[in-house]
Amino acid sequence: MLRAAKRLFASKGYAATTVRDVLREAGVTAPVLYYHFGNKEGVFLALAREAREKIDAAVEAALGRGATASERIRGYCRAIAAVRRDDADLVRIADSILSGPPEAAPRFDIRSAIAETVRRLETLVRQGIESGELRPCDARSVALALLGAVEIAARPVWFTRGKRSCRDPLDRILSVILQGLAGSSAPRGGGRRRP
Amino acid sequence: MLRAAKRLFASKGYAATTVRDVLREAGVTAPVLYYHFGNKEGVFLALAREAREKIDAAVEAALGRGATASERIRGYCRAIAAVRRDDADLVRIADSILSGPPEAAPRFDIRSAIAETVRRLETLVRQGIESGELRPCDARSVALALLGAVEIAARPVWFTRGKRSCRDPLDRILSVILQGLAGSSAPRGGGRRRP
DNA sequence: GTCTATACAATGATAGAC
DNA sequence: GTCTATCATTGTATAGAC
Repeated sequence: MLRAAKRLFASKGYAATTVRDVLREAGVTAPVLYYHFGNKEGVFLALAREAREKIDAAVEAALGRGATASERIRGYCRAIAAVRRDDADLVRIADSILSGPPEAAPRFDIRSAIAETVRRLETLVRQGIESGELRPCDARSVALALLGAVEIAARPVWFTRGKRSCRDPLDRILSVILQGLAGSSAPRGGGRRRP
Repeated sequence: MLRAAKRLFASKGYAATTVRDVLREAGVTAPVLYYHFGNKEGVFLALAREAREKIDAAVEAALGRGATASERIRGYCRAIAAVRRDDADLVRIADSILSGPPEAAPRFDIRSAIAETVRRLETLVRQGIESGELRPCDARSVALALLGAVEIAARPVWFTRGKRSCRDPLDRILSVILQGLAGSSAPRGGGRRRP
């Protein structure tokens, strides 16, 4: 039942999805839904909670892996991107809360989850600076730039140019940002860095 | 009448906004709306078209100003950000088409407008590389990173930490990206560059 | 072009039996 | 816990007079 609601909310949005849609897709009757979730909003909130937990878990698991700061940052960003890819429906629902119209869906605090993500990215950057791997810079702005990279890479829209992408677009965007932050001793060529 | 619809679509989303809402907010009666726009979708499309034209115009006007490539890029990004700030409702509607659920709103091709923006950013970066101001790099990925910066900076969410932001968040994120791309002769300190 | 009045389908939600 | 049947409301859209 939740699976049906997830698919529908993701593809049509909360407001445009009717309770009847969910019922038909799930093959249950109205009282079942209302008994378990109270109302339409209850179904949505259950889903939003699930989304938040799933993302938190996936991202938590990706923390602290990788030798260098750059690799840890890359790994973290990849983890976020992977969640977006693997559970696109759930993420779409999360997005509709975050960037969608304020009243399009019931209120749910997903912003704090993202704020936490930014804070962690910031920490990773700061550690890179302290270890000398990255040059001194505004860690918070770097974190936001990285988040922007993930955000943009998550949209399949830009990458339908036909063509082959020899590398993952996210990786390439991250390279752009991270190369610019490399410490003074790092190579500065335009291509991919090979340690 | 369009103003009323704009505000409502922006705050509640397309699906959640009823024709009655629009009528009440605009102080007109139903036949007026149906006479001029055919139906609810017609109102939305009129609004979407207006958004696209407005953004195109504002962004076009910002092209080719500024002495250095970095400044031209900054100016361009600022222009996009300015549109987002000054006509937040319209942009929110555009966003709901772009990143929102596929069927949440009537289809309207706004992606080509953004693709055009990316292409222009790419060109600016490429020119910077050719003039030697920027070091060789993957221009398209840089353009996407810049777009991500604008995207992130447009969300007032992250910047409610109380505190004063001594500089515009967008500017700071752009600095992070652009400093990393500076040619070999550029200064590499962490703070703001002062030419 | 705009009004009053309304048709008529779809909506979220519930009552009461089992 | 789940069913059938249904309610009250709200939804989009229109007819026909002015």
